[in-house]
Amino acid sequence: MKEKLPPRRSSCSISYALDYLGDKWTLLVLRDLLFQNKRRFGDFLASDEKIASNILTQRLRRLEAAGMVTRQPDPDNRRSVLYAPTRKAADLVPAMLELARWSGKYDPQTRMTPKLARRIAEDRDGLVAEIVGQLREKD
Amino acid sequence: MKEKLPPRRSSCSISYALDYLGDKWTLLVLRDLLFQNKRRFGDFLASDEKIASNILTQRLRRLEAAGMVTRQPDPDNRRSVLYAPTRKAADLVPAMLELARWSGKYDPQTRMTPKLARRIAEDRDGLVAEIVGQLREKD
DNA sequence: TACAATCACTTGCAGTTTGCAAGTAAAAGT
DNA sequence: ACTTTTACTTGCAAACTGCAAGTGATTGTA
Repeated sequence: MKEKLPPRRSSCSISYALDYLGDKWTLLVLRDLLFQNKRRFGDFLASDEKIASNILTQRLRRLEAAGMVTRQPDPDNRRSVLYAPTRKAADLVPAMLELARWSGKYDPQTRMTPKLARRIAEDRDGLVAEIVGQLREKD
Repeated sequence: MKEKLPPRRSSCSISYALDYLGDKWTLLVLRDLLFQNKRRFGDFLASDEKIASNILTQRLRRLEAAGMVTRQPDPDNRRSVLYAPTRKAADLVPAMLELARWSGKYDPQTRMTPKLARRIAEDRDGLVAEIVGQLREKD
């Protein structure tokens, strides 16, 4: 089952991003890949938001088709598949940190520490380098 | 018709942002408000992506309920309504610029100039101040 | 060797959301 | 008076989503 890429709605950059990321689940899968280092189907299923398995399958296929995720068999377990973020996915880290900072400011129940919020504001590039450096993303 | 706020899916910051912004249209309405200075229903309808009027109504109501948009009658035209972004909406500018930068890098048909991409990377805070400064947002 | 558990999905189906076309009501223009 | 503009609402079909259950290929266990 091949996932086709979404139709292009306009030539706007924000619109391009939304064509790929504009739903309730895609960015959560990327969060798990980029910030939680999750790699297996079951890992994503276990996240707090409780994504349905059929939706997860579809999102992983779409991300693969979009060049943001790679898929390879687990060398240690033949029934397991390993998903990994590509550079294209890792390049979303700055945008995701800014989204998290925004939530930290407006979510009354946020768990974001003032310390992390300050780090995002004052040393975003250093933080991005730190996070991306631990990824060893595939291309 | 009151729009209710979306249910909270988890305590994650990225998830909080997606609860409000995780669809194909909301961020485009905010783009029009924040970067194109559109203020009237018909302005949003006229954007390139061709949002349907019922969806636009719903999104504006939801943004209002979320405290990101204010609604007031146009003092010069009693049948017209003026929508304006609040501070909460304006604070999304950094995240949106990062999304646009990502698209500029990966969209083969991007219209983003290397000059703007460089400005976002090297003087984001100055650019944000410039954009937000022109807004005179309501709260 | 049998059997249970794990893993990555797939399937069926009901409920929700979306998109298109058309319609409405009030105010403004001619 | 009548046409247009503005901001919507309505009806309905199609698409998307979520839940529960099932599948088939390993892998782990007695």
